[in-house]
Amino acid sequence: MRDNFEHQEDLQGAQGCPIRDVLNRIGDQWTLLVLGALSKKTLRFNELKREIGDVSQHMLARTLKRLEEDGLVSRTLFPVIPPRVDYALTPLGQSLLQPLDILIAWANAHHRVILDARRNYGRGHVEGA
Amino acid sequence: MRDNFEHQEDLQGAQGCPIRDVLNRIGDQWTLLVLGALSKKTLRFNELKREIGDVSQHMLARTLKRLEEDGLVSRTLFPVIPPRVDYALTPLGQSLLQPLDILIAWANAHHRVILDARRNYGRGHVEGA
DNA sequence: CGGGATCCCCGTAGATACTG
DNA sequence: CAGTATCTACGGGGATCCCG
Repeated sequence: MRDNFEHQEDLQGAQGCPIRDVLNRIGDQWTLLVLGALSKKTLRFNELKREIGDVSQHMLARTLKRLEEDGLVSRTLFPVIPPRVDYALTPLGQSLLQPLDILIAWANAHHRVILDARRNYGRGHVEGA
Repeated sequence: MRDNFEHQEDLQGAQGCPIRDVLNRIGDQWTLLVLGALSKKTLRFNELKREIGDVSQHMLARTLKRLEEDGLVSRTLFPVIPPRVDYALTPLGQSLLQPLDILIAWANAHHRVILDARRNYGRGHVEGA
Protein backbone atom coordinates (compact mmCIF):
# COMPACT_ATOMS: atom_id res chain seq x y z
CA MET A 1 0.00 0.00 0.00
CA ARG A 2 2.95 2.21 0.34
CA ASP A 3 4.25 1.88 -3.14
CA ASN A 4 3.04 5.24 -4.26
CA PHE A 5 5.90 6.91 -2.45
CA GLU A 6 8.59 4.95 -4.12
CA HIS A 7 11.03 7.75 -4.69
CA GLN A 8 11.53 8.42 -1.04
CA GLU A 9 14.69 6.37 -0.99
CA ASP A 10 16.82 9.43 -1.65
CA LEU A 11 15.39 11.51 1.10
CA GLN A 12 18.14 10.67 3.53
CA GLY A 13 21.56 12.15 3.31
CA ALA A 14 21.33 15.85 3.87
CA GLN A 15 23.30 17.56 1.13
CA GLY A 16 23.36 15.24 -1.82
CA CYS A 17 19.63 14.79 -1.64
CA PRO A 18 18.00 16.21 -4.75
CA ILE A 19 14.64 16.53 -3.13
CA ARG A 20 15.84 18.53 -0.21
CA ASP A 21 17.83 20.67 -2.56
CA VAL A 22 14.92 21.34 -4.86
CA LEU A 23 12.52 21.86 -2.03
CA ASN A 24 14.80 24.34 -0.43
CA ARG A 25 14.56 26.30 -3.63
CA ILE A 26 10.87 26.25 -4.32
CA GLY A 27 10.05 26.16 -0.64
CA ASP A 28 11.09 29.71 0.00
CA GLN A 29 8.78 32.63 0.27
CA TRP A 30 8.90 33.93 -3.28
CA THR A 31 10.05 31.34 -5.78
CA LEU A 32 6.63 29.88 -6.29
CA LEU A 33 5.09 33.25 -6.87
CA VAL A 34 7.74 34.12 -9.41
CA LEU A 35 7.27 30.88 -11.26
CA GLY A 36 3.55 31.40 -11.20
CA ALA A 37 3.85 34.88 -12.61
CA LEU A 38 6.25 33.79 -15.32
CA SER A 39 4.15 30.81 -16.24
CA LYS A 40 1.82 33.19 -18.05
CA LYS A 41 4.38 35.22 -19.92
CA THR A 42 7.75 36.87 -20.02
CA LEU A 43 8.00 39.79 -17.64
CA ARG A 44 10.36 42.58 -16.81
CA PHE A 45 11.67 43.13 -13.35
CA ASN A 46 9.19 45.73 -12.22
CA GLU A 47 6.32 44.02 -13.93
CA LEU A 48 7.17 40.97 -11.93
CA LYS A 49 7.38 43.05 -8.80
CA ARG A 50 4.01 44.61 -9.44
CA GLU A 51 2.49 41.26 -10.32
CA ILE A 52 3.56 39.66 -7.08
CA GLY A 53 2.80 42.71 -5.05
CA ASP A 54 4.31 42.25 -1.63
CA VAL A 55 7.86 41.40 -2.52
CA SER A 56 10.85 43.65 -1.94
CA GLN A 57 13.19 44.26 -4.83
CA HIS A 58 15.94 42.77 -2.74
CA MET A 59 14.19 39.45 -2.44
CA LEU A 60 12.88 39.52 -5.97
CA ALA A 61 16.36 40.08 -7.33
CA ARG A 62 17.75 37.36 -5.13
CA THR A 63 15.03 34.91 -6.04
CA LEU A 64 15.44 35.58 -9.73
CA LYS A 65 19.16 35.16 -9.50
CA ARG A 66 18.84 31.79 -7.87
CA LEU A 67 16.29 30.68 -10.42
CA GLU A 68 18.60 31.83 -13.17
CA GLU A 69 21.55 30.05 -11.60
CA ASP A 70 19.59 26.85 -11.50
CA GLY A 71 18.53 27.24 -15.09
CA LEU A 72 14.83 27.53 -14.36
CA VAL A 73 14.53 31.11 -15.52
CA SER A 74 16.29 32.95 -18.31
CA ARG A 75 17.43 36.52 -17.93
CA THR A 76 17.83 38.64 -21.02
CA LEU A 77 19.44 42.04 -20.76
CA PHE A 78 18.82 44.67 -23.41
CA PRO A 79 21.53 47.34 -23.19
CA VAL A 80 19.27 50.26 -23.96
CA ILE A 81 18.34 53.41 -22.14
CA PRO A 82 16.49 52.90 -19.90
CA PRO A 83 17.78 49.41 -19.20
CA ARG A 84 15.51 46.52 -19.87
CA VAL A 85 15.64 42.98 -18.56
CA ASP A 86 13.27 40.23 -19.49
CA TYR A 87 12.66 37.17 -17.41
CA ALA A 88 11.11 34.00 -18.75
CA LEU A 89 10.83 30.36 -17.86
CA THR A 90 13.28 28.02 -19.51
CA PRO A 91 12.07 24.62 -20.70
CA LEU A 92 13.39 23.24 -17.46
CA GLY A 93 11.40 25.80 -15.54
CA GLN A 94 8.31 24.96 -17.53
CA SER A 95 8.78 21.29 -16.80
CA LEU A 96 8.48 22.11 -13.13
CA LEU A 97 5.10 23.67 -13.65
CA GLN A 98 3.17 20.45 -13.87
CA PRO A 99 4.49 18.80 -10.70
CA LEU A 100 3.90 22.09 -8.99
CA ASP A 101 0.40 22.26 -10.36
CA ILE A 102 -0.40 18.90 -8.89
CA LEU A 103 0.83 20.03 -5.55
CA ILE A 104 -1.14 23.23 -5.86
CA ALA A 105 -4.23 21.27 -6.71
CA TRP A 106 -3.76 19.23 -3.57
CA ALA A 107 -3.28 22.37 -1.54
CA ASN A 108 -6.45 23.90 -2.88
CA ALA A 109 -8.42 20.73 -2.38
CA HIS A 110 -7.36 20.17 1.22
CA HIS A 111 -6.64 23.59 2.57
CA ARG A 112 -10.00 23.96 4.21
CA VAL A 113 -9.62 20.62 5.96
CA ILE A 114 -6.18 21.60 7.20
CA LEU A 115 -7.42 24.93 8.46
CA ASP A 116 -10.21 23.13 10.23
CA ALA A 117 -7.85 20.61 11.79
CA ARG A 118 -5.66 23.45 12.92
CA ARG A 119 -8.53 25.17 14.67
CA ASN A 120 -9.85 22.01 16.25
CA TYR A 121 -6.46 21.12 17.60
CA GLY A 122 -6.52 20.97 21.33
CA ARG A 123 -7.49 17.82 23.13
CA GLY A 124 -5.09 14.97 23.67
CA HIS A 125 -5.67 11.53 22.35
CA VAL A 126 -4.90 8.65 24.65
CA GLU A 127 -5.31 4.94 24.11
CA GLY A 128 -5.10 1.88 26.30
CA ALA A 129 -5.72 3.69 29.57
CA MET B 1 5.97 50.59 10.77
CA ARG B 2 4.02 49.04 8.03
CA ASP B 3 0.53 48.50 9.30
CA ASN B 4 -0.72 50.11 6.10
CA PHE B 5 -0.77 46.97 4.01
CA GLU B 6 -4.42 46.44 3.27
CA HIS B 7 -4.28 46.82 -0.48
CA GLN B 8 -6.75 44.06 -1.10
CA GLU B 9 -6.37 44.07 -4.86
CA ASP B 10 -2.79 43.02 -5.27
CA LEU B 11 -2.79 41.19 -2.01
CA GLN B 12 -2.97 37.62 -3.13
CA GLY B 13 -1.01 37.53 0.03
CA ALA B 14 0.43 34.98 2.34
CA GLN B 15 -2.47 33.82 4.50
CA GLY B 16 -5.35 33.47 2.11
CA CYS B 17 -3.25 31.56 -0.33
CA PRO B 18 -3.50 27.79 0.21
CA ILE B 19 -0.42 27.08 -1.81
CA ARG B 20 1.83 29.37 0.12
CA ASP B 21 0.42 28.00 3.31
CA VAL B 22 0.95 24.39 2.35
CA LEU B 23 4.36 25.05 0.88
CA ASN B 24 5.47 26.81 3.99
CA ARG B 25 4.69 23.59 5.77
CA ILE B 26 6.26 21.01 3.56
CA GLY B 27 8.96 23.39 2.46
CA ASP B 28 10.76 23.38 5.74
CA GLN B 29 13.81 21.35 6.52
CA TRP B 30 12.26 18.29 8.10
CA THR B 31 8.61 17.84 7.23
CA LEU B 32 9.34 16.01 4.03
CA LEU B 33 11.72 13.65 5.77
CA VAL B 34 9.18 12.88 8.45
CA LEU B 35 6.48 12.19 5.91
CA GLY B 36 8.86 9.98 4.01
CA ALA B 37 9.75 7.99 7.08
CA LEU B 38 6.13 7.60 8.12
CA SER B 39 5.07 6.62 4.63
CA LYS B 40 6.49 3.19 5.31
CA LYS B 41 5.02 2.58 8.71
CA THR B 42 4.03 3.89 12.08
CA LEU B 43 7.00 4.95 14.12
CA ARG B 44 7.78 6.05 17.64
CA PHE B 45 9.55 9.27 18.39
CA ASN B 46 13.06 7.92 18.66
CA GLU B 47 12.58 5.51 15.82
CA LEU B 48 11.71 8.48 13.72
CA LYS B 49 14.71 10.34 14.98
CA ARG B 50 17.00 7.47 14.17
CA GLU B 51 15.41 7.00 10.81
CA ILE B 52 15.98 10.57 9.76
CA GLY B 53 19.37 10.75 11.34
CA ASP B 54 20.45 14.35 11.40
CA VAL B 55 17.47 15.94 13.05
CA SER B 56 17.52 17.41 16.53
CA GLN B 57 14.80 16.27 18.89
CA HIS B 58 13.79 19.86 19.20
CA MET B 59 13.05 20.16 15.53
CA LEU B 60 11.57 16.72 15.28
CA ALA B 61 9.14 17.45 18.08
CA ARG B 62 8.24 20.77 16.56
CA THR B 63 7.78 19.33 13.09
CA LEU B 64 5.61 16.52 14.39
CA LYS B 65 3.50 18.92 16.36
CA ARG B 66 2.80 21.03 13.32
CA LEU B 67 1.98 17.99 11.24
CA GLU B 68 -0.36 16.83 13.95
CA GLU B 69 -1.98 20.25 14.17
CA ASP B 70 -2.64 20.20 10.47
CA GLY B 71 -4.09 16.74 10.64
CA LEU B 72 -1.46 15.12 8.46
CA VAL B 73 -0.02 12.96 11.19
CA SER B 74 -1.71 11.24 14.10
CA ARG B 75 -0.12 11.06 17.50
CA THR B 76 -1.11 8.27 19.84
CA LEU B 77 0.09 8.32 23.41
CA PHE B 78 0.21 5.11 25.44
CA PRO B 79 0.42 5.95 29.13
CA VAL B 80 2.78 3.16 30.06
CA ILE B 81 6.21 3.01 31.60
CA PRO B 82 8.29 3.82 29.73
CA PRO B 83 6.11 6.22 27.79
CA ARG B 84 5.25 5.35 24.26
CA VAL B 85 4.02 7.54 21.45
CA ASP B 86 3.19 6.35 17.99
CA TYR B 87 3.17 8.56 14.96
CA ALA B 88 1.41 7.66 11.75
CA LEU B 89 0.09 9.31 8.66
CA THR B 90 -3.58 10.14 8.61
CA PRO B 91 -5.54 9.59 5.41
CA LEU B 92 -5.01 13.25 4.71
CA GLY B 93 -1.30 12.81 5.18
CA GLN B 94 -1.30 9.82 2.88
CA SER B 95 -3.12 11.78 0.25
CA LEU B 96 -0.19 14.17 0.18
CA LEU B 97 2.26 11.43 -0.65
CA GLN B 98 1.40 11.15 -4.28
CA PRO B 99 1.67 14.83 -5.18
CA LEU B 100 4.90 14.87 -3.23
CA ASP B 101 6.18 11.83 -5.01
CA ILE B 102 5.62 13.48 -8.34
CA LEU B 103 7.64 16.43 -7.19
CA ILE B 104 10.33 14.13 -5.89
CA ALA B 105 10.43 12.34 -9.21
CA TRP B 106 10.94 15.66 -10.93
CA ALA B 107 13.71 16.57 -8.52
CA ASN B 108 15.46 13.28 -9.13
CA ALA B 109 15.09 13.58 -12.85
CA HIS B 110 16.42 17.10 -13.13
CA HIS B 111 18.77 17.49 -10.25
CA ARG B 112 21.83 16.76 -12.31
CA VAL B 113 20.84 19.34 -14.88
CA ILE B 114 20.28 21.91 -12.16
CA LEU B 115 23.62 21.17 -10.57
CA ASP B 116 25.22 21.52 -13.96
CA ALA B 117 23.49 24.82 -14.64
CA ARG B 118 24.59 26.04 -11.27
CA ARG B 119 28.20 25.25 -12.02
CA ASN B 120 28.11 26.69 -15.50
CA TYR B 121 26.59 29.90 -14.29
CA GLY B 122 28.79 32.81 -15.18
CA ARG B 123 28.54 34.37 -18.56
CA GLY B 124 25.89 36.94 -19.30
CA HIS B 125 23.46 36.78 -22.10
CA VAL B 126 22.87 39.96 -24.06
CA GLU B 127 20.63 40.60 -27.02
CA GLY B 128 20.10 43.44 -29.40
CA ALA B 129 23.56 44.96 -29.19
C1' DC C 1 14.73 50.88 -14.96
C1' DG C 2 17.37 47.14 -12.88
C1' DG C 3 19.74 45.60 -9.03
C1' DG C 4 24.07 45.37 -6.08
C1' DA C 5 25.79 46.85 -1.21
C1' DT C 6 24.83 47.65 3.36
C1' DC C 7 22.44 47.70 7.82
C1' DC C 8 19.39 45.68 10.85
C1' DC C 9 15.53 43.05 12.77
C1' DC C 10 13.55 38.79 13.80
C1' DG C 11 12.31 34.12 13.17
C1' DT C 12 14.09 29.61 13.14
C1' DA C 13 17.17 25.83 13.80
C1' DG C 14 20.76 23.66 16.79
C1' DA C 15 22.73 22.35 21.39
C1' DT C 16 22.11 21.62 25.97
C1' DA C 17 19.62 20.81 30.14
C1' DC C 18 15.64 19.60 32.58
C1' DT C 19 10.91 17.19 33.41
C1' DG C 20 7.13 13.64 33.36
C1' DC D 1 11.27 7.25 26.23
C1' DA D 2 9.25 11.51 24.94
C1' DG D 3 9.24 15.57 25.14
C1' DT D 4 9.68 21.01 26.99
C1' DA D 5 12.56 25.15 28.25
C1' DT D 6 16.35 28.14 27.53
C1' DC D 7 20.15 30.19 25.16
C1' DT D 8 22.57 31.29 21.17
C1' DA D 9 23.88 31.47 16.23
C1' DC D 10 22.70 32.01 11.64
C1' DG D 11 20.43 33.61 7.82
C1' DG D 12 16.14 35.25 5.52
C1' DG D 13 14.06 39.18 4.40
C1' DG D 14 12.84 44.31 4.63
C1' DA D 15 14.55 49.22 4.12
C1' DT D 16 17.64 52.34 2.27
C1' DC D 17 21.29 54.14 -0.51
C1' DC D 18 23.66 54.23 -4.57
C1' DC D 19 25.50 52.97 -9.13
C1' DG D 20 25.12 51.27 -14.15
